[in-house]
Amino acid sequence: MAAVNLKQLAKILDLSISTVSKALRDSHEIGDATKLRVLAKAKEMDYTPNPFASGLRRNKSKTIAVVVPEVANNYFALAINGIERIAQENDYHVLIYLTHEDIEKEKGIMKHLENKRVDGVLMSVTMNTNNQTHLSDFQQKGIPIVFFDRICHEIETAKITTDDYISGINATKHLIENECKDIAFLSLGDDISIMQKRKSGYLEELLKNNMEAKPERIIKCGNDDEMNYDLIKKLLSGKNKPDGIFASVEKLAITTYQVCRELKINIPNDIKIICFSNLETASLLSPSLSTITQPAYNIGKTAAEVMFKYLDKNKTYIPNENIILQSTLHIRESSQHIV
Amino acid sequence: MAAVNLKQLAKILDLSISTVSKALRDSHEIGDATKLRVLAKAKEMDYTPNPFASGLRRNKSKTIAVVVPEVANNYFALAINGIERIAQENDYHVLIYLTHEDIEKEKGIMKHLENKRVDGVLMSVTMNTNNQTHLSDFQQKGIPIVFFDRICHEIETAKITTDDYISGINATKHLIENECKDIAFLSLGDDISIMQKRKSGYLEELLKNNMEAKPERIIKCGNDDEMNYDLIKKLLSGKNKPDGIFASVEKLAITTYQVCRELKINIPNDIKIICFSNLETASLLSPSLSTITQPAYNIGKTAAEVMFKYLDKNKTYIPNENIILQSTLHIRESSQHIV
DNA sequence: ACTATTTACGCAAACGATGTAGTAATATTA
DNA sequence: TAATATTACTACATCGTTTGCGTAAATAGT
Repeated sequence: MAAVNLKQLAKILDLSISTVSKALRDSHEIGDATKLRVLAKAKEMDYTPNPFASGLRRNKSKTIAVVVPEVANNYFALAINGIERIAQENDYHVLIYLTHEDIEKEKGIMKHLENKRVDGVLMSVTMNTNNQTHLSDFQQKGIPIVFFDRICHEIETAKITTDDYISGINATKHLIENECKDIAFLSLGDDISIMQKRKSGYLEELLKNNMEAKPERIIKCGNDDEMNYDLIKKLLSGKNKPDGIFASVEKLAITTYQVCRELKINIPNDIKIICFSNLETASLLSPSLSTITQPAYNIGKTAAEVMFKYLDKNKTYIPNENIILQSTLHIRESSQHIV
Repeated sequence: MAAVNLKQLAKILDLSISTVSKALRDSHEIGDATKLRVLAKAKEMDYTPNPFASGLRRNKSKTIAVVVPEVANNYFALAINGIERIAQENDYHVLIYLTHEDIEKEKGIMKHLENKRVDGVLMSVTMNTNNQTHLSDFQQKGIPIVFFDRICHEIETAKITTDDYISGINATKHLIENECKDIAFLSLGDDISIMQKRKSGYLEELLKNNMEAKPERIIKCGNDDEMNYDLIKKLLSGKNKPDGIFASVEKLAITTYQVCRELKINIPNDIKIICFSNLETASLLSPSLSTITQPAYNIGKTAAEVMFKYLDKNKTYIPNENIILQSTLHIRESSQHIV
């Protein structure tokens, strides 16, 4: 029942506490015979060091935090998967915090983490994180942050992203090649970096094709699904509607599908859609959904690997580094022109 | 940079460490004036107690662990969502561990958690957990477990599930009402309780309708998607194939869709499908997918609430209790007979 | 044989917060 | 007024590990 500790182990082995401790940590100060004896007894008694005591003493928690907007989201779920895998390999524990796109919650969480509960933080900021003082303050406490996907440029550290600008170009180009003359961009807020980049790619490609970039075609969606539904419904109602939709995130594409269903708009005949998505059922939708798929698992994995690279060296300062992984374009029915 | 601690606070306030500590915890031993002074200074200096020190002293971690097979799964993602919500409300932290349906990994994780790193564990066991000694051993250490969905009957504690047996009956009944004469049941392993229950409902309803329960119609799928694909493909190839599929978990329905697409089997004309699922895009699939939807968020929320009910009382022993939430049947195209 | 070094261990002081047991000073009661 | 209770604080041991330092014995070097 009661967990066995060093003192009890030491008494049974008739050794000092420090000898036992050192033996378990394979210190050169301890003789081989003693080490073996200690190890055997420790295993027999099922000894496992108290994480609070050693955490206190060594100022190490063997824990990282993952701070993300949500988990019921294929992208973040896969990223967490990758992170957890690397953490387990490094014998680390993973704390999870959800911001639900609420910047106040994000601030509160960071405040909570300032007390050395974790050795590092992997995060994707909320769609509303346009101010980063809570993040730079956090860094000042000596705890490293690594960003993935929803990064914060102003903070100096490693950032793992995908080629959002290029993907924005490619997606737009693809829609244009499929006869779209009037493409709308569905943005999730417009504060964060990935949105800017995806939008830049979209605008750049429009320009390149001598197509007008109309402000009313850039729809700033938010975290409220019903409001998004209304916004998209408004966009697709009436005569003057776009013939192409580039959704910056999965859920906006799903909402668009729902709106189209209600308004009896045919995809892809009346309107073509492409979006950033990790939806596993993209190919089973009606019609199958064209996606830019991010290597979510690898992004999480990479973020964790970079973090551990520094943690292993006991470096709490991570210099600027941009790691860019490539997304892949999956063309399906929703965006293809039928001849 | 360096986190401020009680000692520094005490020195600045010209008080003893214990006075400061007690003032912060609002002890009656401390005068109101002093309390206010301490609180103000603590806030000013951004003091936050070291979690390792207090964890060590009080033998409380303010942390719970969630152990689940996977996170890239709508059901578990939603459940985690509910858990995290309640944890945040209770000022608790949430550690996450993924077993990937590997019982050895599950055992390893429980071993890791035995050292009081967490105050409690919320878990859904792997599909292969047919032996529970690692779980009862864990309980012996004095850390409470609460199960949700994939429960372990043999362990005495609280268990949150849905009405799987009834749902199994309802799903089967629905298929029968839609003219299915030969229904297959796709199981995920056959060790765990929910599979037994869902299968029992299926078998019971067949019996009630004087339909033969053929062993070859119960397909024991596993964790390997390719193998599942082959199993289902085999089931649906050739003349003697079923005209109804009851998939016990979402991913098996998705695989079935994929197989049907390859084999050019029409859903629902040639075969009807219903499954347990929290897929948000169920209604957008081609054809839309009939589901039994579990209240995943509430299951997680309830599991966490039950856990905190006991943690608040400092009870590490949780007596047997079965909380059963209701799933809802969503009939869509995939299971409906077209007249 | 006598010093110098290495080996193998023990002692004790941290780490930071908590809580019990004190102790003055003041307030209350008989 | 003396005994008692209350108030408002402090000292100190404790939680379980880790680690710098000390030291006796064994080994090596001259």
